Amino acid sequence: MSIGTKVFKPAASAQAPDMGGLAAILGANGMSGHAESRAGGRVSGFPAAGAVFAFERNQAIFSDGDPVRSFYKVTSGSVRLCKLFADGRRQIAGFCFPGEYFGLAWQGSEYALTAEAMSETTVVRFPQHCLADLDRSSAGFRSHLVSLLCGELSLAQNHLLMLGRQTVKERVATFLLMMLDRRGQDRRDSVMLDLHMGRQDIADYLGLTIETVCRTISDLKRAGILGVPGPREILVKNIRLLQATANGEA
Amino acid sequence: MSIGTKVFKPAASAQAPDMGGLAAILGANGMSGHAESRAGGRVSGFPAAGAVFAFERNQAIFSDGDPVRSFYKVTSGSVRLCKLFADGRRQIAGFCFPGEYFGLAWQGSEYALTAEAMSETTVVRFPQHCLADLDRSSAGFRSHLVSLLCGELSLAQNHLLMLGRQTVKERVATFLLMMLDRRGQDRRDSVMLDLHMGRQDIADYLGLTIETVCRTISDLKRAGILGVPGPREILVKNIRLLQATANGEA
DNA sequence: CGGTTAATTGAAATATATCAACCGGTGTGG
DNA sequence: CCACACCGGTTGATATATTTCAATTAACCG
Repeated sequence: MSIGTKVFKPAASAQAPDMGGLAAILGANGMSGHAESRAGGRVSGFPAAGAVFAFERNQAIFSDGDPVRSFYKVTSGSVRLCKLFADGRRQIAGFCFPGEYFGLAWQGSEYALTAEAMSETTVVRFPQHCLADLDRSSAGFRSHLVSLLCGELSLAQNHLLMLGRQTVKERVATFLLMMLDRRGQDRRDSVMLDLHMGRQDIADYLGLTIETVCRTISDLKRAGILGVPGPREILVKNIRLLQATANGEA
Repeated sequence: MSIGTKVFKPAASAQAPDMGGLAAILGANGMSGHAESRAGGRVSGFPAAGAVFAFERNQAIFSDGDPVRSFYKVTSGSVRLCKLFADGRRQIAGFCFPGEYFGLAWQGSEYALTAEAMSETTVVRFPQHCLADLDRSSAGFRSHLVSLLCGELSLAQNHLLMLGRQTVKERVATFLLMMLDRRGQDRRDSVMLDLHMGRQDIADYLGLTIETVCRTISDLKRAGILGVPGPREILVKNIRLLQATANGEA
């Protein structure tokens, strides 16, 4: 159903430490990520250093069941957070793009999700104790973290509704609009959207097959709603119709 | 696709205040509920009083979009947390049973989910400021809350996997096992499971139709895995096979 | 410019939804 | 106490959406 992830060695190359990246951990913009997950924006600064690591496309950053020792920030590239079945079935719970954090799965001692690079990706890794320290010391920190988690949860609930009750057209249109918003792009016509991911990733996020995603995008293209200049790019030609499609008015 | 919820007036009858119910808010057992949501177990006590309210079957306790003013504890009956489309489609994100809390959607100012009684239900309502107060004063409180939210999130992610990538049989079997665990019931044969909900609620949790749920339960019955003594009861006759079914080994 | 990978399209198979009838308990009124 | 109506659950037949399998085309890379 889905492509087995090639598991490369985490032969990531350590680089110069990244100072102050954590300053932004409390984005609290409620827009992004996943619990186990991402967080954009910036908030109360705090001192921290992390090592830079590089990952190749499809390389695992951490896996479901690994002990939690660190959390991460994407500096370039993109990351998917997913669950895998032994037989290869895969469900993507969310994506992380540059500036976003992931791996905040600290409640337990093990990650509950797998994080994989979707393209050549660099991340900054922070030791878990940074979070714990901050949690103890900063007054506003934890409440930011809480609202962040609430935001994640809300996103997950919308994703549930999508997988459980939306049609294929609604899902694909909703996905595209979501990606537009994520980039902070205007909801105008003729906006170019870089997906930064292949069809399989879209399919695994939407709970569909790659062929169904293709066909649906082609349908939208034929309807004049989209253009597809390249495999990972979408030109939004009629956002009004795209929104109508997302709302089942098509 | 799903039954429109009859919206009764919240003509709930206020009763004697419930003291100390909040003592248990930090169950932190990580087993239950939904962010917007439930929390069982018990932890650091703290003083709080709430009024008791009663709701009839299918009556809304709060709705998606309502301003957040309170959170709740189920004292009897059961509650579903769901998202609704204008056309009647419904996705249930989770259930709450006696002892569990819900409505902890405090990050925003509006509920992101609708809470409805699934049967005659009584709840204790606490003003939102109780949470805020606790959050400020209690050292361990917020961290409990955080781990609770992480647990909710993890549950939601498993639910995503279920809706996106599991077959119907896997979903139904997984659901039944989940309900067993929820009751703290042993995973033994010949355990009687009270569902406390109708087929439509199961269907809306699993992203299926009521007929498909029926047929699948009948299949499991025919396979000797279950007995169905009453519409809302399941007799688990062969838990081993039920687990195998949940894991796709059938 | 070949060779490899990803994307697209087509045709057939299949799972699930839809539509419709039937069943069984429960409660009410005669 | 029985008859009937009501509601939820079950089953059957058919329609349909989506997957699966297979082939083709397009993009990417050395």
